[in-house]
Amino acid sequence: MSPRRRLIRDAAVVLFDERGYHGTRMRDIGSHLGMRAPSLYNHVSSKQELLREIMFDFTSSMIREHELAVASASDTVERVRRAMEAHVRHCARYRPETRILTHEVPSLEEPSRAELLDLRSEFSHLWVELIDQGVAEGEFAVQRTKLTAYSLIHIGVGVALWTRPLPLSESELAYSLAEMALRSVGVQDPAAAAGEPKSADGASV
Amino acid sequence: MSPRRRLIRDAAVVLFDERGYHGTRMRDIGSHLGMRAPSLYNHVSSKQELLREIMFDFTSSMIREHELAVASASDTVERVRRAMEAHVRHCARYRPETRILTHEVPSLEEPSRAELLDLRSEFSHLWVELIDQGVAEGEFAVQRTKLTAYSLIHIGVGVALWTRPLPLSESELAYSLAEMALRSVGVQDPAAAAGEPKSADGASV
DNA sequence: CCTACCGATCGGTAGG
DNA sequence: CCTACCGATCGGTAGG
Repeated sequence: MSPRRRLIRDAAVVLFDERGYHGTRMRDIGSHLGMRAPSLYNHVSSKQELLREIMFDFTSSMIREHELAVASASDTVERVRRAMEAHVRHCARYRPETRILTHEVPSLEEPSRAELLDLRSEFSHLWVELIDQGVAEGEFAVQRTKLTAYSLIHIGVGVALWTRPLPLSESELAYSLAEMALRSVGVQDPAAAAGEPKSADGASV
Repeated sequence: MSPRRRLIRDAAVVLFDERGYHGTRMRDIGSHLGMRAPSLYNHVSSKQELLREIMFDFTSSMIREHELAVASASDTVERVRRAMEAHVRHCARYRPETRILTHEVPSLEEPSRAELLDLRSEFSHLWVELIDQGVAEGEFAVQRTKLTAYSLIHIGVGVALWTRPLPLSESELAYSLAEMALRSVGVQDPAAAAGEPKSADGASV
């Protein structure tokens, strides 16, 4: 992606978030960069394309980060902790993108909308599998895994939706909410369990 | 409100949810009722007014239901349980309105948008107070009450945001998520605690 | 509640 | 990257 194109996209992210997709005119994006609207078309093919790119890139990286987090641990409790931390960090760091993804799905035209929803449900599915595994292993006391997984996801998205961001760092949000997530699936003392391997071999130190 | 007006509003709720505010034309609302767009203006003054009314009415009733739920119990654990049940029921029952409230804030024009956000933060504030009280009483093990309150609210909103509703009744959602909420604030066995008064007088039966 | 229609907005193109 | 401009859409009004 050319540097120019990158700047246009960044301006679109800010403006789509602040004014909504339909409330943002190509003129606004242009004037943010000291250009006229028609000049933008040397770099992007349409306003829809900008929205599409922003939403797909964000959702893809969300999945990628989730997979990295899960792969970084073998214990399921620890996997959930890290997945939740990664999710919260991602939503906090990419606050405008998270808000666009939440607010502007109706503005995305078909067939892209259906494709995006498919991609998003891939992400949900990964979460459901993770919770299912913890239940199968007897680590979690959860009756409805799907309901639980979706709720955890929304806790993460929530951090980007408050009108004013809380005065907490990305890390504080991540640690607090991962702990909350573990408690909500029935892990009794998530703080104490942090980092402890729980193999049959208790004499690991 | 005249019956006609009520029908127009109901059609707007469905269409704003399905196609988004800007994706819905006055023509669409009209044809949903077998009328032409200009005839709608005998009943409503503008498309914005419809959106405004839908969003304010929904938020107001959310606050009202919360206050009723809290007033229905004196024990804080029980209050949180009932408040969460009420919130989840409300979001599940008024699914399209919940989705509109979540997606279309950018479509609401000033000064209404600022007023709506104020009303919505009144609701959040009630939740924060409730959690604060539980912490003060030593019932909840929560470090950041604001973060926790906001997260519980988003769990409730979440039930309306899944692409396809889960095959669970309003009551099943309410009971499961209220239990999840209590666990997440550190109540150890929320199911067992249900309905049990916890006065100093243990011989209540 | 209708038909006819206005006025403004705005994404995008032409042509340089 | 610009100016000039088109074409379509659509909320809302006039007048009956």
